[in-house]
Amino acid sequence: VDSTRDRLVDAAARLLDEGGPAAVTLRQVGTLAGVSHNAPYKHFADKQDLLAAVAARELVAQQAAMARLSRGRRSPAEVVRGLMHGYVRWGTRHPARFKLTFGSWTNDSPELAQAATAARTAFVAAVAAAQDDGALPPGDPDRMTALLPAAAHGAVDLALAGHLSPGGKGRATPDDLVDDLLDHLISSPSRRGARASERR
Amino acid sequence: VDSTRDRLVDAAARLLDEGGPAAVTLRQVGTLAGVSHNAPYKHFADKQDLLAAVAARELVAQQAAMARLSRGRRSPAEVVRGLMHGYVRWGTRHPARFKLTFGSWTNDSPELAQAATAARTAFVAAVAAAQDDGALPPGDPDRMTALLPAAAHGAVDLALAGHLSPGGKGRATPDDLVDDLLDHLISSPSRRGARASERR
DNA sequence: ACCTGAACACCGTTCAAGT
DNA sequence: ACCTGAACACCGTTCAAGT
Repeated sequence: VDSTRDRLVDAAARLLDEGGPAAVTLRQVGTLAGVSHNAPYKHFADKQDLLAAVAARELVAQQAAMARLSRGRRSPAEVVRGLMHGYVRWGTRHPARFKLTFGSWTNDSPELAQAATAARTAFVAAVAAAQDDGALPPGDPDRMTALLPAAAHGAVDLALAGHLSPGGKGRATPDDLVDDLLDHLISSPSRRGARASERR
Repeated sequence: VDSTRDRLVDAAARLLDEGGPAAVTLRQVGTLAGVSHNAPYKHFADKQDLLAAVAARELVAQQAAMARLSRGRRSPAEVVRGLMHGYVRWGTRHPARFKLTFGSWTNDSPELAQAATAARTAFVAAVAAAQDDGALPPGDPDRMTALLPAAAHGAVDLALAGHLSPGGKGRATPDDLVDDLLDHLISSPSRRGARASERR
């Protein structure tokens, strides 16, 4: 219905992908959307408000991808591992969107908060199922659901900054670290070794 | 010897702490350092070059703190835990410096690379010692030395962005996640429970 | 070698005005 | 209700010039 607004968000996302946050100038956004350089102010209070809309859209898309991935997998442990690798893949492929979406928002739009909660719910459910299955150690699922994404997030963020394996010798990728962590957490010895075949 | 350069870095660090990267304007930096608004260009090629100097200084200070902490502790496991909590404490208290230091550098100054390698060396040694001690599971120490900081980094970064415990219910702090991870990794049952007394 | 004042291009944001 | 052109304050960067 609000086509102009969508085109503005599209343009902002494209500029973000191409040149990072600094490249998202309202003048370029306006030009790409076919309006003047200050038309965005009729749809968004701020430049930050526009970026928050981009983040919210990305978060909704990611939640949909997670829900899609949660179906069609076999064991809960495979679902959790797939979600982790999906997060890594998304962050690695779209660094600018990744940093924006999970960076600090001074903006507290309800649209954003709702998308974040929805995306989180799918992950909590997968973790709880894996715990019930005995594939993950027991304990507060909220705690485990904080630890696992934190590790994946940190691995991606450090890798993007070039801080993961400095000498270029170890060459530990974020995917490697995710597998290492899950291997350490998955207690059942019979589960080990099935790692490679589960990856995508 | 180069007093003006030091004063410029000081000013940039102060502005960074107070208002984030956007508040670090060369005009303000110059004014705080007592020079004109374009004097920084005689000491740094770029604004990014100035920020890289701030990051390098922070990295050197953090490495010194790590070395200090590595002495005076008893067991290798306690050293590793202390280093992890030190990282969390530093990132939580100085968010802007944390994001700058471990963010992406387009700048590849040797000063920065050297500081990063030195800071990393202390951590690798502590992890290897803990593995020899049986307090951490065996394996490539470079791999473990990538996983542990990645988890700590991700926990801090998500917490700073408000993404760790959304409902405000779970209230998992980065320190909690670090303890959870180490508790899961430390295999020896006799080690569990000594956690609280080791913290700081 | 280090610093300065003036200037340029650019950006976020505002405002009066148009339809 | 949505859009535009002009304008303001600000910033990174450059340059000619000073000591």
